[in-house]
Amino acid sequence: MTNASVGFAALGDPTRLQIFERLARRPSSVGKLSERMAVTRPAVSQHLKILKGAGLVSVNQVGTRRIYRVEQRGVELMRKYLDRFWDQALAAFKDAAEEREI
Amino acid sequence: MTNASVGFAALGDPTRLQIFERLARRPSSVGKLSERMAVTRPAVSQHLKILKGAGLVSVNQVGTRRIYRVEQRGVELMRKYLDRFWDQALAAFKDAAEEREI
DNA sequence: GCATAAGGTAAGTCATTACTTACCGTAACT
DNA sequence: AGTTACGGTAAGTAATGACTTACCTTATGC
Repeated sequence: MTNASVGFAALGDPTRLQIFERLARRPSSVGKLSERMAVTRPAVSQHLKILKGAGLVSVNQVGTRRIYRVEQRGVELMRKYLDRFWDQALAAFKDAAEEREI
Repeated sequence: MTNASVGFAALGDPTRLQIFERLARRPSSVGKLSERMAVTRPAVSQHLKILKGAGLVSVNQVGTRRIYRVEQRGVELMRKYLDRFWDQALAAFKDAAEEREI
């Protein structure tokens, strides 16, 4: 993930999150993915491009098919990013009594 | 968080993520927040509304000022949600040899 | 009461983006 | 070589969203 907000934006779209959830269950080809989806195959392809750009999925080609799968590293980075928020918020909460510079 | 993608969408905007990062460092009023920001105060106010709708921040009023702070519970829910992805992706990876229904 | 400070909301605008259809490239199979 | 399967990309459109200025409400100060 270049920028953290890229990852969040990628999962921020409902259609894209749905794709991501299905890939988390099992890796899949583009065609198989778009079968049970409300949008067309090209739309799925465009969403996959964005997820890939965010480092959240990866592809490997087998024959004419591209098998997409969840990229563990991307998920881990987002988790770590939220952990930072968690820690900072806890620290800020401990200083709450001060409330200076508000 | 009603829907998971709402949380991701909330942090998906760079301006909103910047606001969230500053609130993680310390709770702040709207006016103080918008001082060092590139956008106007009403824009910040609108972003805060979205962050609040996503359950990521909360407000308490003191005088005429509204003090916004990070809502720990929201961050925790997003972490938990990513954990689920993590587990599922691991499980799916273990089944990788099968590759059926692709 | 009147003035000031703080911030939410309305309305409008411009940019982004999610989607469609049409098209093109590539890999396997006969 | 021709055909079929698979999927990425281009181009255009309609909807969404981030931003602005203007306005209104509420709370504290005199």
